[in-house]
Amino acid sequence: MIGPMQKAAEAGSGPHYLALRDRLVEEIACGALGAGARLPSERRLQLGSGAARGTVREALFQLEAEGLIYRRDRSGWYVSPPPVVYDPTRWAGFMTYVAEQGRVPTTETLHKHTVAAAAVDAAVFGCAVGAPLYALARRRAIDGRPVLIERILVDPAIAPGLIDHDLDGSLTAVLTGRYGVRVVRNHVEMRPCALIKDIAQALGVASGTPGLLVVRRSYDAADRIVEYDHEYWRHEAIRVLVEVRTRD
Amino acid sequence: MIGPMQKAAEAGSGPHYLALRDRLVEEIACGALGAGARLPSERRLQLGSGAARGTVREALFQLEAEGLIYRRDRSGWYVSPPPVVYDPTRWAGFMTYVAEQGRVPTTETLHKHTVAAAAVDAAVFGCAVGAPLYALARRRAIDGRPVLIERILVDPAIAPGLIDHDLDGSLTAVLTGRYGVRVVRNHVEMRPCALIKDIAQALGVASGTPGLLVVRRSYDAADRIVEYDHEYWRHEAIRVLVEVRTRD
DNA sequence: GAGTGGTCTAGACCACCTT
DNA sequence: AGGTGGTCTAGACCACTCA
Repeated sequence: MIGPMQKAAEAGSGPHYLALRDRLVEEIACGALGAGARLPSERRLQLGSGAARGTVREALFQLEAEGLIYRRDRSGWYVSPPPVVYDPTRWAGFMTYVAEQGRVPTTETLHKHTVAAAAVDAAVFGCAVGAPLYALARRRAIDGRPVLIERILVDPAIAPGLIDHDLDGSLTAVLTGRYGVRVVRNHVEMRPCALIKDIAQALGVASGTPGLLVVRRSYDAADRIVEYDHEYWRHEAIRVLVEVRTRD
Repeated sequence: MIGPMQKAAEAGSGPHYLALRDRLVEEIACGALGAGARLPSERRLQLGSGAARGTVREALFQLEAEGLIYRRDRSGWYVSPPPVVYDPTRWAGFMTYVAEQGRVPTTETLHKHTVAAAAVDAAVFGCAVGAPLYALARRRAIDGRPVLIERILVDPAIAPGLIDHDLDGSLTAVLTGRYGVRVVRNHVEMRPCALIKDIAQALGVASGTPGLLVVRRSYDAADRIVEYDHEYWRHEAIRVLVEVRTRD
């Protein structure tokens, strides 16, 4: 056939990009491409499939959405390592539960300073707009791969001088050990999202990469908010698990 | 300029598709495009932006990933209604918590029959491979819009004759009311995914649409599994919320 | 039947990573 | 410097929805 090809659903096998997807899934499943392995370049995948580059990329986006592969910006596509399991009902910090699963967690403080409470934050903290809050941004990695960016707000009244400490480890440990803070209630909210601009850049991923946003609010016995935390995860790096006994 | 354009980051404002995204976000935020409203067609959006259709689609995919818009296959793009809040720690069925939030839930049974337990399912149920299980597939909608497909497996020993009942309402109610089943423990797992083939088709969305998979296992006092449930949600239709008291 | 999104081609230049 | 992904153009045909 001459000119632009017809495409779509020939031989009843569905779109080309799904066929390529299936081929790659199989190669991942059978171990030809192990966890962490780098995929052939997009242009090389074209050769093997006769497809246009856009079509190849569609297959890759599909696999990315499914969490099977991820990309490092302008570097290449890689097979995703297994996800870590996160249980919001357990009050264990990142460093703890990641290590428990045989992985190596690291934390890096991107910046920490005092900010003026925005309207939204003031509502959460029950303070005046413009009141001082500690703001902390951290990047956390598993086995050396950055998996989340978090932005934490803390009321200085609860932990004066907090940001003068080393916060590259467990914030929970510092709050408990140095300030005697006891968290009795957690409010956790999750939703799929897209990682855009700053977040994507900090994680070294392309803007628009699928993610999972976890918002956590921790309260002490006096019902004061201890920690207001936004975690932006690479969506394929985490699996949320909740175990509950029914009250009745 | 002649021939293929240069694109990317002119005027320091980032890619074209993000500029278009921002424009649409604003129109949604300011109310020019209300919840449920239909967006202009892709070809019409081209005119207003001078972009190629592929670029317009990139902007739309971005908004879809962020949950702001959704599509009806081959019909058009629409502004997403607000999500419902789902709390896995509460043992309330879909029909209940959706109604509580002022929305109209509906359920439709796609098929129900007896199947032979696959290896994976047998492991969960602690039964032999090939043992009979009730399999149930339902489509659930909010305000008339299908938001999830669920596949439920139930052990016939726990609820003999279950699939002869009308299951277009609350399965929980039937299990409790007719069979005296009491669920004391829930195991819930969630992860972002892509909705593919059958699921996508049943929801009337394009294959590859972002989704959220919720897997729930309910156990009774004897620790027998009562219900093994896979829910495939449109990702923008749900927000997960967990409220926990810390044990210490 | 007109219009919509879904899929696909075949090029191009760019910013950035890697070596 | 060479290669990778990121962005973009300008077409095309198809399957489907909707009026």
